[in-house]
Amino acid sequence: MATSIAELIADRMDAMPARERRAAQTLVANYPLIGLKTVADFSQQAGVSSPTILRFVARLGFHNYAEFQSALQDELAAQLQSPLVRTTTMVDTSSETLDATLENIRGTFLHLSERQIAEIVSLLSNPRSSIFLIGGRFTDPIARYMAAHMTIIRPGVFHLAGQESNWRDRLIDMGKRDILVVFDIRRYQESLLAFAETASRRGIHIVLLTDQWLSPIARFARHVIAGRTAVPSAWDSSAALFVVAERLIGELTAALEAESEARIRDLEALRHG
Amino acid sequence: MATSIAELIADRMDAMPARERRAAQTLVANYPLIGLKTVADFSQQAGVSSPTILRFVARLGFHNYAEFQSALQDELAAQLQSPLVRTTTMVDTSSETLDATLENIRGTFLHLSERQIAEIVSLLSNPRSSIFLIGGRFTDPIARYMAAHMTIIRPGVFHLAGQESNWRDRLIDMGKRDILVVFDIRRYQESLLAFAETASRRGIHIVLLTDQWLSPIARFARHVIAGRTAVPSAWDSSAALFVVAERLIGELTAALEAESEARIRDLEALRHG
DNA sequence: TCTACAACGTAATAGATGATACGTTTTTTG
DNA sequence: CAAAAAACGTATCATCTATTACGTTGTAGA
Repeated sequence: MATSIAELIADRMDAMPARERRAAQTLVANYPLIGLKTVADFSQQAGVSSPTILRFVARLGFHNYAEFQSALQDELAAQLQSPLVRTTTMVDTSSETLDATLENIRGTFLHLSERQIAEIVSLLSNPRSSIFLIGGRFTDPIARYMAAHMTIIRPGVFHLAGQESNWRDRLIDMGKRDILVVFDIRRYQESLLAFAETASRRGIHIVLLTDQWLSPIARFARHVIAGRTAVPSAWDSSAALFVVAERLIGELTAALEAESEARIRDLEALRHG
Repeated sequence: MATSIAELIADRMDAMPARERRAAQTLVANYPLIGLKTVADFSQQAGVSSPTILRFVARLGFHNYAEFQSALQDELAAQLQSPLVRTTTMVDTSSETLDATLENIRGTFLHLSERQIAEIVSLLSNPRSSIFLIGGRFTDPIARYMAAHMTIIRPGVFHLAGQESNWRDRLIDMGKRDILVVFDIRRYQESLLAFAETASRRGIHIVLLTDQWLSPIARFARHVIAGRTAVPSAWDSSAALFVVAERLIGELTAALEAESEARIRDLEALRHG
């Protein structure tokens, strides 16, 4: 099966009538831009008539010329997506903060082993575990972000919001096989520490996402991921942790693909029903 | 002298009327393929009328739309000439997703003018404006993140949480000089659209952070920032928008440094007092 | 050589496209 | 605050586009 239109053409070129083959050769020679122009342009460039171009396109399996062009555009868009854009000369905008943020993300993943991610995902994908997420002043939104996605792909996901007393009350529902995902960066919050310690004593597995200086919660955590947060700005950057969260979400989604399929369908039905 | 159309746009974007700037924004966010489509497609994607697209093209110095498209094609042809061997046989999806995320962030800022950031920051730093933040299912955490920081450096920052009816009730407090910061990526939420439209009718300035396909809210927004969200994963990535939010927070903090100093001191006192 | 069929181009057409004129709204200026 | 200018969208039109029908030419097989 051909993955690109160019391959498709190469496959069928031999079985084509003479003039259509000429069209094919013209397209390959000026790939793919000539195909994005009008039929008249294409036909003139190839030295054939317009209907021949249309017959050629139809022979490739496209229902009409617009469909053919859309396919070319999609292919082109995919090509333009990646490293090529780097070469395009644009204004520098060499914001140091942005560079630092990108470097933080890259550095965070450099020191993050695949195995650790796999282990955490394995924990999170156990259907018998409930998952509780919580964060600090600035990181709680990331906990929410993670919870919003995880809620969709599996049951038993709870974001611990609101007042601290509410968290404590939820402890009653947590058991040994449950998991607490904590986000905590400096300045570390005492309330989170106390909560994590209590949870830990009840045998709850703690997954900690923190900064490179490690929250004191690391003491009680089964898994610790340290993201880089330092940027030349008044605030620390949580971007690296955010990307880590997205990564975990992605891996978990892949791991639960089979189980979550029906769930997602049901959710859609509920949403529109 | 600009060597590419992208540069040309970046140069003149600041001197453009609002709707034409939105056209520029859309083109730059989907560069360059959207410019190869029809005027109708382009205009619909940008949320403006066809004549606006044509005026935009004329302002760039082209005599007609065809000439503009030819220039884009030439540029694209030159880019495609470069010996880019793109054999996509990489199976390491994990690092691919990370690369895509980094590329998204970089690309987002590449097409984000300093001027636009400055204008938004200027809006957000007006002490007489109240600021309301809201987001969709997955982006609301970013709105919270932004609100958590902004609350510290200035008064009158409100995150609109909870049920939709609650948002509406808050409209009563919003006036012409107030600002609504909306996060909305696909699949765009109708509730957000309706809310933004109502707010817009009340004269509230809307700052929209969306994806490269532009939420329909762009229609009512005074400022639109389009972040790239596409990654090879089951979910879209909001990382670029998150970093944009951090950037806005940082710039706003710098802009309000003088005014916020006392406020921060007071907050610290309250916290420990 | 004759016949049947495929290949191909010409011409006609319905629909889409770029362009423009004009009225309304918004912004700027004095 | 009023007047002028700019911005913007709606409606319209001439043009261009893709598509189809059909007649002509080329070709393979008997």
